[in-house]
Amino acid sequence: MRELVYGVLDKNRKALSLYEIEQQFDNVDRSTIFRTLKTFQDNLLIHSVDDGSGAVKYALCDDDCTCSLDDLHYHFLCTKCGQTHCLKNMPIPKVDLPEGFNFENANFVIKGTCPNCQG
Amino acid sequence: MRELVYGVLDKNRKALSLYEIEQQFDNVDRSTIFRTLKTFQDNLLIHSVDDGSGAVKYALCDDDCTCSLDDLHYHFLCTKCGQTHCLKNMPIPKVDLPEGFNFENANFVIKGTCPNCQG
DNA sequence: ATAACTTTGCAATACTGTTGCACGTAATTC
DNA sequence: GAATTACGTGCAACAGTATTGCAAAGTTAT
Repeated sequence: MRELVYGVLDKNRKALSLYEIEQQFDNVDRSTIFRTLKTFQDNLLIHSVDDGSGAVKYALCDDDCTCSLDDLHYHFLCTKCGQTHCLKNMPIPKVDLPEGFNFENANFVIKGTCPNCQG
Repeated sequence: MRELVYGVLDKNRKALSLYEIEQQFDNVDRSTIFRTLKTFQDNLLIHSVDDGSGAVKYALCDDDCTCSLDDLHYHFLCTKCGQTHCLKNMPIPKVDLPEGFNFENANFVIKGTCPNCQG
């Protein structure tokens, strides 16, 4: 099961929701996939993004991903097709927080239309 | 009711969830507050933030807030106390998206510890 | 083969958000 | 002033996602 779920994430190359992953199987229970994803997260294989679509989405980490600390790249949610893309080659800039605030993690989501949905 | 809800938001000076607002009243129904907040949003009095905590939070807009288009300031979610602060004096930087991506909106949430929870 | 452990599926539950409906109050019309 | 309309509220129900308890099925070790 883990191999299958990993395969789906690897094949799609974008962030998928629990429901979307479930759709790619015929007879696998939500909870099974949920626990599989949780295992992956615990072992830092994937990171999760809350893109504000109402469902958390999951995507594979790169080898050098530091998402245990933070998931420091932008994500892009297309408002037309609902797909979430990882903009991995766009590191987020350093943020100068006001005095007293301590940076741990960040979740930067940009919304708009993706290349597939232009025109 | 609207005055009361507005008062709560004004008094707290941070983003509150529907549930948190409900807690500040004795016998007011969730749906009433929900609809009040919706009215506020329609009239651009408040903006909403999804900080990934599982609950959308609401905060008053400034007079010059352009949150009809986007809510372009950082938000800070404290991982200890769970409070969400608006970092209104920190506008988000312009982002150079890859070819084909079209910017409409952004939601930048930083997580960490807030001044109240240091040490 | 038996025991211990893991994985899976089903069902139920939690939590947030949302809507339908009925009641009551306030404003408007005649 | 009575009838009508509009509006706000509370209750209850429902939707969607996330999560957990439990038992059956499968796997591994002894």
